[in-house]
Amino acid sequence: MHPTLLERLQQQRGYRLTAQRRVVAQVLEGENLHLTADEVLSQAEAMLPEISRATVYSTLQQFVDMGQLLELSLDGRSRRYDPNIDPPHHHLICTECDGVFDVAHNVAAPDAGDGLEIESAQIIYRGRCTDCA
Amino acid sequence: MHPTLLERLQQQRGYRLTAQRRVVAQVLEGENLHLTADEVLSQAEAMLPEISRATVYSTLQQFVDMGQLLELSLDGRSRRYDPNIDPPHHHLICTECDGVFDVAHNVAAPDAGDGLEIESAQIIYRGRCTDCA
DNA sequence: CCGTGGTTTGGACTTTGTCCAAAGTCGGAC
DNA sequence: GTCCGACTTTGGACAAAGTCCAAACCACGG
Ligand SMILES: [Mn+2]
Ligand SMILES: [Mn+2]
Ligand SMILES: [Zn+2]
Ligand SMILES: [Zn+2]
Repeated sequence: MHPTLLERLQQQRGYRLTAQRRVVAQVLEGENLHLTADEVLSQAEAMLPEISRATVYSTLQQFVDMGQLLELSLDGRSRRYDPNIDPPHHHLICTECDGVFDVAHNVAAPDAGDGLEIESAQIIYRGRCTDCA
Repeated sequence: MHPTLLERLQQQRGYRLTAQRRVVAQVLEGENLHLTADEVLSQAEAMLPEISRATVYSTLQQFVDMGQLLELSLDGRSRRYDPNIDPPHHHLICTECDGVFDVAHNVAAPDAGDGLEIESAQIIYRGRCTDCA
């Protein structure tokens, strides 16, 4: 099994793993999970009532900057956070239930034309999930 | 040449093409254009000073619902609007200048596994544009 | 010309995210 | 063990982006 987000954070050096950070990491643990910042906040509050919104936002941003958390902009409303960075995968937004679902990475090699340098590619599929189809 | 957004709107039936709607369509005219709602608003105000923000937002949404305008959620901040629905194409966000650029559609056929029904796929590339590379 | 229904308007409101100064906490130096 | 400095958290103010709504406006058919 791949190491969890919390395990990956524990390996980071020069980084205090505070109660707040642990709680945020715990909330994010799981398969096929794509929570918004406010969803993370309310679940974190259940475990650590005095945690503040600013901390949740800044902690999420730190995890993203450390490369341990993916930030998804799927709908122009709120960003979603995905702890499963490996293996890389894409996402389907169900047009019926609005859910977000992982889709296996089919290695759609970016076309390297035109002199532009592509670093990464993210695919957003729209359609119906297995439950709604 | 492909018909412009305004031309496509004129072919819609049962739909009043008011001054406000014409101005919004005009602002959106052009190649490689990916404006935010507020950018559309300020350019529209230059042509029709009394136009309101609510109208711009609702007009954009109508164009999107009619299938005549693409709505892009590229960065989790503001949505961008793309009048060039044909031919389909994808987008590159330049990590250096933050610009949005069209990328030719390389027909990355969605993998049809798993019983989910894919209607469309949008690819967001990150990298450096031709100017910055 | 009137009535009716679609359209627009301004402003209030909500959601999502950012910023900051003050307070708190941790770990190493002594 | 205590102190210090750096890192972290907090609450609240602020900002950006978008939504909602009642009232006013306008266009068109009858
Ligand atoms: Mn995922
Ligand atoms: Mn485009
Ligand atoms: Zn579904
Ligand atoms: Zn660039």
